[in-house]
Amino acid sequence: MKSKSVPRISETEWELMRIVWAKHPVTAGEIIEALTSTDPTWHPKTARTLLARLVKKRALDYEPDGRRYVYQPLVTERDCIRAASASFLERVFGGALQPLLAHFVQEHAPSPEELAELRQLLEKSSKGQKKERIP
Amino acid sequence: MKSKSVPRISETEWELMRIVWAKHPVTAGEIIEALTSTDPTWHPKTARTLLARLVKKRALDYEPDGRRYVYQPLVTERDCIRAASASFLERVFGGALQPLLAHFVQEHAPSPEELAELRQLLEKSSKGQKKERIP
DNA sequence: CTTGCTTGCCTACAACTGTAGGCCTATTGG
DNA sequence: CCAATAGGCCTACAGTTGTAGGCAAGCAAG
Repeated sequence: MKSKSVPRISETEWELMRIVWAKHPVTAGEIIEALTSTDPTWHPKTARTLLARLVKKRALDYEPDGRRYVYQPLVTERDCIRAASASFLERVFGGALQPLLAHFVQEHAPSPEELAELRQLLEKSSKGQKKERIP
Repeated sequence: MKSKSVPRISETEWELMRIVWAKHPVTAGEIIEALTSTDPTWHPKTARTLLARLVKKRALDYEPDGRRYVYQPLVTERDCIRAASASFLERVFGGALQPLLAHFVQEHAPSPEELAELRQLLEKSSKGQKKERIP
């Protein structure tokens, strides 16, 4: 296992990280392209600043490819999701899983297909109770 | 309905809010007492500063009771949970409910009792699909 | 009454965030 | 070859957050 402690990723920085995780290796230009295409209010300068900050925090790394940088994540999406989720669970639901799940199920009523998937998930969870290993 | 827009509650502020929601009407002293009893590293001054900020943000209100203040929430826990959850879902899971639920179920394997409860929840969700009212 | 503790009020201050702007250089289209 | 451009580097600046400290006034104990 070994969930190394991930740097704190701010709200806006998550947007960049998700793009990098999805497309790395990826250049700043591509990241900016991805951002502005879904939300035209993104300013390229802002994105570059955030990229630099993520590098400084050691969430991203880059290597020059000619005159541009190619970015790579230094932390896994999984680890970051884990950290953010644990913090959220604790902060908002005082660490209680059940109310959290209840909230999300009630608030964003899943479609029948999703419900089916969820049932399967619960089944699996019932089984693997003791020995599940997530490498 | 009418989920009025709640002020942004920071990570640390959530700790105070949860106490106020649980015990209001409550004095600063009681809040501080609750905080320090579960986490002795809390400094009273810090807590008071945060209380003042929450008042300024209009998350809390107070009325003097003799020479001390009695605090009341101005926003409901429900509304704040809703806002925080929506933001979290969007930020960390890109708005996709399924992965979020999968993550929490896998990460914090629910007990058999909890699993049973969850199944019931899914049942209810299957039914009330169209006309659910949450008063 | 005087002193000290409790509670409030105002102030501080550095780090982190969101949001850019200016400058410099290497590339590339004319 | 020269100018426009893209991309990187450094700087800025206000608002939020975490974490307190100092001062003042009432209430309580001696």
